[in-house]
Amino acid sequence: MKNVFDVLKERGYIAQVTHEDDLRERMAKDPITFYIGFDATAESLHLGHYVQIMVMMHMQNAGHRPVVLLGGGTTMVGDPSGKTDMRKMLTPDQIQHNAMRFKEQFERFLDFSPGKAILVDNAEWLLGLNYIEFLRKVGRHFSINRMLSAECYKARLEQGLTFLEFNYMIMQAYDFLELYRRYDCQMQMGGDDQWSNILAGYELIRKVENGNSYALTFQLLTTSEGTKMGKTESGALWLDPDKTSPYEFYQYLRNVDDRDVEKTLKLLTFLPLDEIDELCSVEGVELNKAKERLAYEATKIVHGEEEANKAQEAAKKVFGGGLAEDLPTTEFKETDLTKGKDVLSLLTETELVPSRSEARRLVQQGGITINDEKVTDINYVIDQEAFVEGSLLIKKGKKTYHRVVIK
RNA sequence: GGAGGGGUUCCCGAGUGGCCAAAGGGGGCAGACUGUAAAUCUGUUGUCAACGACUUCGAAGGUUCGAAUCCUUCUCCCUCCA
Repeated sequence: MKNVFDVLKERGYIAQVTHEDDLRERMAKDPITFYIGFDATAESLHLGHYVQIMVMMHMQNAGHRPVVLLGGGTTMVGDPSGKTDMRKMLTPDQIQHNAMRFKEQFERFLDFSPGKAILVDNAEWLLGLNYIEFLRKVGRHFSINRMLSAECYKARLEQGLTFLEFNYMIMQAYDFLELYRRYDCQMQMGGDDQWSNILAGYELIRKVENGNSYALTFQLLTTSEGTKMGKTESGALWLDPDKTSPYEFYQYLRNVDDRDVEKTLKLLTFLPLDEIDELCSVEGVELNKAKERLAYEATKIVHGEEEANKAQEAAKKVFGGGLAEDLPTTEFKETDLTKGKDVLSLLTETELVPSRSEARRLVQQGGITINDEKVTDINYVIDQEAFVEGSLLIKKGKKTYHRVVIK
């Protein structure tokens, strides 16, 4: 079997590693316990987390043991890396709630049966720390001078960094130490923006336990434009189907930039490299096949085969000119329509647009099509007759479809 | 604690009494082109009962016919000093 380290490398996951050759050998020899931390800053995991989950799946499949560390404690502090401002402080309740949701999501991707993977929350050891004791035992190993030179604090030294956030690195380092002690966890992985935080833990383990460990970071999932991939109008591309529907998820990946297809296929799917090569060896229109495959495979991993099939069929029908079954749908009561309904209300009530002004602009600019007819009159009124077999199809722009049915 | 500088719309950033719902850029949305891509061009980007009205320039008060702009207090951030 191929060394999973090589797999990760070939697929382009790896950004930085502490001692590459050493780690590579170590991974070939015995199962290793490793961890990735996830701060519970939102209700759901998103596309960026998905890359990390992919790595954990690769690792687990190769027999290694992932530790998913929920940041119930670290989220109380807030990671300043890559932020220009301090984040809003979340309440302990919110954090707990988010952590629970994360937990549910992880269970879909990893096998948490005994010995296979572990899920812990660092609130367990961080919340009860005694300040003075902690400073004496752990704090003395950190050099402020050193910390200030860390990349993750650079931006914040211009904009302002609170002592609260400054401690984040120490918390994360302590996590690694704790997991090293508890579970013999010898490696920490994370996004490349976490490099300095991870190294802090690596050094702490060496200083306190005289122990050896490894650090490995992943390429951040960026678009060819250099921005973070996974941003949508409504925020992030969530893995929770209630926040981002499987169809939206599918569509997002279906529409990636040509230049990002290959990279994304490697990172977000399990397709073998030779197959990816083949899919991407074409140019122009042909590349659409690769995009379809990308969207399908990733949706399948995240939402399951059934949802992936549905999303794919819906997309094919819609873009093939037909009608799809599985579109976002709003139900109206018959009585809602007795007096008819103007377009603007229709658009806001289906939540296709956030305000009537926005709706007005859209209509005036020719961005709205109802049942294949472009609507440009803002006073246009729909009544029951507009419904074909109790159903109405609204198209916003080129790609957004919404169905309205009478209940 | 002292001195100075700053907080403008989704973001960056102009604006220092009326011509300001606020330049410019980015981003977003829509149109043309296209391959559900990119690039390019065009329009648009606070809200509403819409040639008008209402709300917005850190917060609250005040001056004024009129305030993003002036005054007072508060608050947050930055720089230097302690």
